[in-house]
Amino acid sequence: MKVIQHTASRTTRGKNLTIVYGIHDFPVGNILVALTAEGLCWLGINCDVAKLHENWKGAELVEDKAATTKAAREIAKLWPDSLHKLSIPIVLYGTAFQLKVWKELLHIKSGSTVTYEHIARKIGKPKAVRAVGSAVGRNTVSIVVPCHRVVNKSSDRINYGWGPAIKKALLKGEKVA
DNA sequence: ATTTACCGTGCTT
DNA sequence: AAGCACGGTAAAT
Repeated sequence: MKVIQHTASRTTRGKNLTIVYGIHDFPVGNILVALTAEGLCWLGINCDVAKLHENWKGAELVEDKAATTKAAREIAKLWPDSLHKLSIPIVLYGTAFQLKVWKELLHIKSGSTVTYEHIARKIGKPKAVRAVGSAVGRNTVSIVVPCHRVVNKSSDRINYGWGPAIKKALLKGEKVA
């Protein structure tokens, strides 16, 4: 899977960018798939356009379901085990820290989970656990960048941007207890 | 059981 | 420019 990276903050990303999007079926709910000219830049679960707009301020949003169908179908077909084979590049816009965290997520194998602490250590900032939590939560390409595979060390709490139920459903689909 | 300290980011003062 | 709340965690009260 090809990964294209851009350094940007949440407030600057989307400038001079045209994004086409469409909403499609997926096993755990609807997904909103959004593409730039470069590739897949956003994947939201049960997500509406307002949310997309919030995260891509300044971008021109164009609904075009036909344009996103191919991507959506491929994602549904490859999930849960083979998303790394995705033929469409994923496009990440984030701060240097966020990009590090998100790339680290891509190394987690389907069916396994890691803790926030583990990621923090991997990127060389063992004390930035909490910051890692923020970064994981701001991932723009859920499912493909597997933010749902990051769990609390003492799994008594489950947090997830798209709702705890979705996180559980995703992990269940990937055969995690 | 509660508090405290640490990290980076975006929102509110 | 400064303060604050987070998708965390361990250690000291």
